[in-house]
Amino acid sequence: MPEQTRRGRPRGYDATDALEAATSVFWAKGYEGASIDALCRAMNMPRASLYQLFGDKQHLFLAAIDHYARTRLDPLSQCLGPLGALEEDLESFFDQVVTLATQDPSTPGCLISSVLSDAAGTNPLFKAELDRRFAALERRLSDRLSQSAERPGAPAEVLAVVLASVARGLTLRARSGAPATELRAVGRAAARAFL
Amino acid sequence: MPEQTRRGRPRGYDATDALEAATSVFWAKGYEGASIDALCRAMNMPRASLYQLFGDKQHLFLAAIDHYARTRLDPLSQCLGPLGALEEDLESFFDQVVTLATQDPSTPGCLISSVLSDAAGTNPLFKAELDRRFAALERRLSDRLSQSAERPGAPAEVLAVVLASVARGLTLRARSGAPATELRAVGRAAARAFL
DNA sequence: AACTTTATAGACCGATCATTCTGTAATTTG
DNA sequence: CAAATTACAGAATGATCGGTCTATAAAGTT
Repeated sequence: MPEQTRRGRPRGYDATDALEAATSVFWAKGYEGASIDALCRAMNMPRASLYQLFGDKQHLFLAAIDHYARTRLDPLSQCLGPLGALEEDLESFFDQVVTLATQDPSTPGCLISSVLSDAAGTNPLFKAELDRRFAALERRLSDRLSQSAERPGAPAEVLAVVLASVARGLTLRARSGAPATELRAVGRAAARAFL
Repeated sequence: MPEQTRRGRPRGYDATDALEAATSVFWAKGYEGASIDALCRAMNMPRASLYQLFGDKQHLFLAAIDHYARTRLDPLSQCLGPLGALEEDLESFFDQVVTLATQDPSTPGCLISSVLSDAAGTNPLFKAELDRRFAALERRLSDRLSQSAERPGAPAEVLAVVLASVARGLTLRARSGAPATELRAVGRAAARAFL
């Protein structure tokens, strides 16, 4: 449907840009470190509209996590294809993980693995969300492993968690400032050593 | 030297217990989430003494990180021996990683991989500290790999980062609430898969 | 033009933040 | 005892926090 005619004063912000901006602020500053003021400024959105749209900071954060998953993780998941041999797909997957975690110096690492993981310490809602996001990637990896003829020693579900752990470890290392080229070599080595 | 005679009013707190308590608070609540009030209460230390001893919150956090490394990571590093075959040592290393990350439900995961990693987003001092701590583990793993007769495909320095990434990934998964038994199986699979 | 709807800017709220300061208690030294 | 030293409890500080509220502006509807 092509946008019903809207009454009232027109929005001064863009809803999609706003979520993208919020994602960046949380990604760079962490959940507690991102103040509502800073978020409003980056989102080009007045406080009242922010609360109207998202309810509170918690739910804005969850919306940002969802936006991040849709725009960053879904494409990454598609690298797993299957497009080529398992090893090739894993290499391109790790390669994209490194790209995601290093491409913007102001948002190093992974929003989920660093920021949500920290916030999960106190907030049960965030802890459950972290678990869901982690499980989703592992399910995807397990599926890909199962589709492959190659049969490593351990069950696919276990190996999937190994690979997911490597991916998350790479993003942590990126947050500490490790250069992309080094991390790419690590990703390649993991894909090869693993099979 | 056996403690010079001290003038002045005696301390009402214990210096070692205090750092241990601070570590727990940061570990559970994150850097921003840990208020000075909460820290003082847990450390059984008055504000004035805390500032006298550590200067400010930043440096208290760094002191807690150091305490954590000495009490948690050094013993973990010793699992790498060499005590047995490389695969056996790696298995016991991952096993201890999982134990560390799951043993206390109030402090899930790893202080460095979750809390320091989040805080590294804004604070350059913390980012450098994160890099140092990560590099130290990788150096230790690389040394252990070099001491082994087994020669995997990739260079020891690269493979060391793969293994360190797995370890960190395991602690992240623990923070999301994954049960220890599952993670132990993942650690065993990783030790076998990468050799 | 009058009414309804939506979004705006920005003041306001109480709570909490990290940090500093003040005055006092408890100890050793001389 | 007096002086020096160290640590204490807790008030005070100014800033900032997340969240709410009020008054107004800008649009469609009738």
